Amino acid sequence: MSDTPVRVRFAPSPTGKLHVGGARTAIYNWAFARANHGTFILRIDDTDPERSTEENTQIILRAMRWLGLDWDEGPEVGGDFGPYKQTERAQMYRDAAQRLWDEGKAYPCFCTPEQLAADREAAQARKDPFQGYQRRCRDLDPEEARARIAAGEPYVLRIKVPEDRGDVVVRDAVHGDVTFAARELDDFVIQRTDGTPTYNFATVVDDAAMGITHVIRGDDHLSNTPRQVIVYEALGAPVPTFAHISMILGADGKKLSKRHGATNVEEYRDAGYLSDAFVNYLALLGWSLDGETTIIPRDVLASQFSLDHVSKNPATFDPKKLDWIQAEYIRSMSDADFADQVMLPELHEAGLVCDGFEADEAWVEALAAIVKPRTKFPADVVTVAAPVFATAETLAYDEKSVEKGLAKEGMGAVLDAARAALTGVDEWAPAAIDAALETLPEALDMKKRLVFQAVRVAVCGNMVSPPLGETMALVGREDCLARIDRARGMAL
RNA sequence: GGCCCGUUCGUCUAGCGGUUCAGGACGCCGCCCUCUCAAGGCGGAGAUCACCAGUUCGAAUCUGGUACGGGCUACCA
Repeated sequence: MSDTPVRVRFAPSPTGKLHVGGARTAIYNWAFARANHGTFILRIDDTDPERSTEENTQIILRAMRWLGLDWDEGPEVGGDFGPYKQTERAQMYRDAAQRLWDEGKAYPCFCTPEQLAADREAAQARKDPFQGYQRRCRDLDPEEARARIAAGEPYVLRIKVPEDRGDVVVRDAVHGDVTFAARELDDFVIQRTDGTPTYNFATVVDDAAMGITHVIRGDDHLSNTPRQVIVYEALGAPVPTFAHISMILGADGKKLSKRHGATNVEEYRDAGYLSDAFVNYLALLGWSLDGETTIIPRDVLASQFSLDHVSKNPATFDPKKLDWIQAEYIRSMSDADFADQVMLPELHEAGLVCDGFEADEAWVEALAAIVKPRTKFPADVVTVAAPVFATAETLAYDEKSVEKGLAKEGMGAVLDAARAALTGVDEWAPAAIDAALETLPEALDMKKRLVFQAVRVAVCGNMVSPPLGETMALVGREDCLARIDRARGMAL
């Protein structure tokens, strides 16, 4: 298409934490920039002093970093088009508005809110389809305007939509060309009475000044785009390509909100989601690589993302699929990576291990091998691995499990036989342990399942555990035998 | 009120006029593996492509309308 380097931006308002929907918009912008070897800019749109806070700004930056969405220009990294916070660009908006005024592309309006409301009601009453601003002050004599301003009368600045401006066609990469009739355009406010810019003016001034080539944002802005196009034209700036993406809904089809569960990004971080998995899921919500692939690692996203595979319709957030992708990312890690990145941190945090025990790499990896397939979230690690880290004295026995698997007629004999068989194992390793246990069912003339269950409860304290051979190998012979001895008292 | 957008299995989507009585993934169900739990393997159910007209030899794909959902229409962003 165009040869000009791609420049995109994500411009959140720090009126709250980073929301799932905002995160997806950020991901699309980031991926589009990366895939096109362009520049990804982060700008803080904090023009609303009432609701914007520095704390929220920090939270948003932190969430962006967690998501791995590095920005090339913006807060903390700088850039040639700064500042990157709207509150610090106030003068630029005033200058831009003044320029338009000087050039006759904007004009002061003295209409009071009451006047405006009355005009609107009148328009409604006569069933005028156009209920916007009636352009009362558009042709005010400049001298008179100057006099009223000098007299201290409050005024706003409105854009002057050119008389001969025809229909506005918004070029949108997702929706195609969207046409807005010229008669729908009204001379909207660009600068308020207090001198601050309105959103539709400030973003355009910024996007134009920052050389943004593609505006990728929520489709709640689509209807405002023709207004913004008028501003670009008044400013004499090239109009960027737009890409309006749909919003994210909850399971009930309503806009995603707290009612549907977690809505802000850091809640997912805290719940243990891998940021790669989270980004993968969000990227897929409204975009597809080829319709077939669901696991799309970050580097693939960063090289293959394209706007023409973004879907137009709203997407429902599905926690189940997110969880599946999360599990898929954990599964695809090597045992060593899983140990380093997920298991060990978790074990340390739970206080199950002392420093330095990682020294036995083979042991750690063997543990990772049995824990990993049973882990969907980091917190699962502790549950699965706890029995391994217990001792014969500290092992907790699950009451139900003991009742069902151990406290039954004949189980005492099973433990005795198991103890004898395990004592005779030459090399304490999974295969040998399994081999020793395999002989028991026939010797005792019992179902294999019952025999293994009794040993399982004795050694792990629970009817659910990783396979016995692997587990017992990690626990060690001495401790296993001690556990069996302790459990012997509960068996009949 | 006006304008704009959207509508393919429960969910995310593929599909850009014929090769599709619609493909993949999640979820669901069943079977296999199996010492329990996971993981894994195999298979199945599930969509008259919102509806109605039209264009065409032929439409999920093009056009018009209707319905439903959403957005904008602020000196909010």
